[in-house]
Amino acid sequence: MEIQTSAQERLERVAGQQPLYAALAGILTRDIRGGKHQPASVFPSEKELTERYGVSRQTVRQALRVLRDQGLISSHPGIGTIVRESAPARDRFNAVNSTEELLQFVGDTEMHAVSRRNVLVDQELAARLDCQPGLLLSEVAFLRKTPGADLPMSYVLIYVPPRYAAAQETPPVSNSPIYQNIERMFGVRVHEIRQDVTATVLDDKLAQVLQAKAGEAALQITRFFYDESKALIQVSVSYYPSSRYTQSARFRAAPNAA
Amino acid sequence: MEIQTSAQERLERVAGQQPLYAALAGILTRDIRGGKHQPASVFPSEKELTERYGVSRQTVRQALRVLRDQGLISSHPGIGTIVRESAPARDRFNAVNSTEELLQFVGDTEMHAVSRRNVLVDQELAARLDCQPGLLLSEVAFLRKTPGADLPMSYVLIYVPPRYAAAQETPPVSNSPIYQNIERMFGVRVHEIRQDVTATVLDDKLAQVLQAKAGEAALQITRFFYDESKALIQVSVSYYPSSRYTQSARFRAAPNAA
DNA sequence: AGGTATTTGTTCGTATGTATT
DNA sequence: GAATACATACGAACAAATACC
Repeated sequence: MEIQTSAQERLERVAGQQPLYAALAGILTRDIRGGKHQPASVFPSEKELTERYGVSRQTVRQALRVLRDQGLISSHPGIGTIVRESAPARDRFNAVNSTEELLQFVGDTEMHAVSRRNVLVDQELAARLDCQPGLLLSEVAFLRKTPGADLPMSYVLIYVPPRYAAAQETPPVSNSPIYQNIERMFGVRVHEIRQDVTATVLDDKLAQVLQAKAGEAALQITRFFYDESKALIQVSVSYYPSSRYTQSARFRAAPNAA
Repeated sequence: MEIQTSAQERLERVAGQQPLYAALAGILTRDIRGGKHQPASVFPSEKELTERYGVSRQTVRQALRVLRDQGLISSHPGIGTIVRESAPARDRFNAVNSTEELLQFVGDTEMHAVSRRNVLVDQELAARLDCQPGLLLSEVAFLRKTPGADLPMSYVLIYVPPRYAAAQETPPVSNSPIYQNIERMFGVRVHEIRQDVTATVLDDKLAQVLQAKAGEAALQITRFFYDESKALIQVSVSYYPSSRYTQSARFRAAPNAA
């Protein structure tokens, strides 16, 4: 007994030049993040998705692979595809699986400029940035959003020495990382990145900017960019409300073990 | 003008039941790591691999995807497939604290056993551990301390399938990781680890165990240990009060930068 | 226990699009 | 423009794992 699911939803290719599977992945991602599917529940089967969206199974599988790589779902033969989210299924962003993604993944997000100013590093900031007080730095503030999302994923503060300040002159909305601007404009090359991850609680000011609740837990990720001679190129401090972001990484054992 | 490449190499499926693409990925990986292809050189094209090994292009592409995910190659339309690195350097940046460091660091700490019990996985826990509800798991709780320190660094919950439960029988104070016990006692081998990092706020119960203040921010780190066949070996959930721990990682540029 | 249906995994074939040389 | 190489997409089939009766 089959139910005729005549209603084939339209798969509109956003911005014209997106592959089919990417468009589908985007839709499914939004469905999950928008709470249309409960965590630990069974996702529509591949067959169902092929019929609903009128694409081949290959395309569906490639779209699901994107979600799987992002840790949004997990697949099990004979069972199906399981929504793999913890927490309230709201806006939850996912993360970084390789060092390349670490640097690249900003490409999928929009950086909305918030403010820009010069700051004199005081004691407190010096401790946070691991540099000397009295230094003059150029600071820009961004909100990072995934296109289409309501709430920002994170609030980012980027500090660079005054000589690189020109690299911070970005349009109101951009998606190319500042450090790449510096590399391109000044011919330097990022050689080492140090990343410190800690947890913090959002104060009133941060909560307001992020449209989150004060008192909510957040990841604070600080990244230091150095060139070959260990000179500091850039420091970024990001705040990710815990309900919107989980940093995910995979490590593989060396394949040599016999 | 075509060159007849008659010699079709044999694709022997190791251990009988390995998928074709996995066997091919293994061969190609060994070729690269064995130095058969120089870094920055062009890898054989998909068409060539298809003919040489007598498999379809799908299979070749799936094998190449494995290598690409590991950072061994990169693909560019119109150019070809480029060999990136042979040895440990994965791409432009390389995590200094790789698997070994990640796994080693527990060796410098003491694990104080707190409790041990069997848990029936409910909906909420199932989502957090990415397993099916109704499953029976063996849970142990530890406090991790640096020798001589007053306060514990973290509270750790470790879940293993019942068949590995024996590996959780540790002395009250130990410093060998559970997963190593499992490897030694059951002859399995950790092949991949997935690590999810998020922030949380300590509730009363956690704060009491950790001798911290309720409401303090904490890192919540969940690690999934898998063997070669992607079977789950162990899941650990750790809570680190933010005032006692910062996760720090370094990434270095690959020395090859062109 | 056994058999069938469902669901994901793998593999083949084929065609077309896009980027580079 | 033509040739090459990867990317995308469709269709089809069988295998393996699981669920249901």
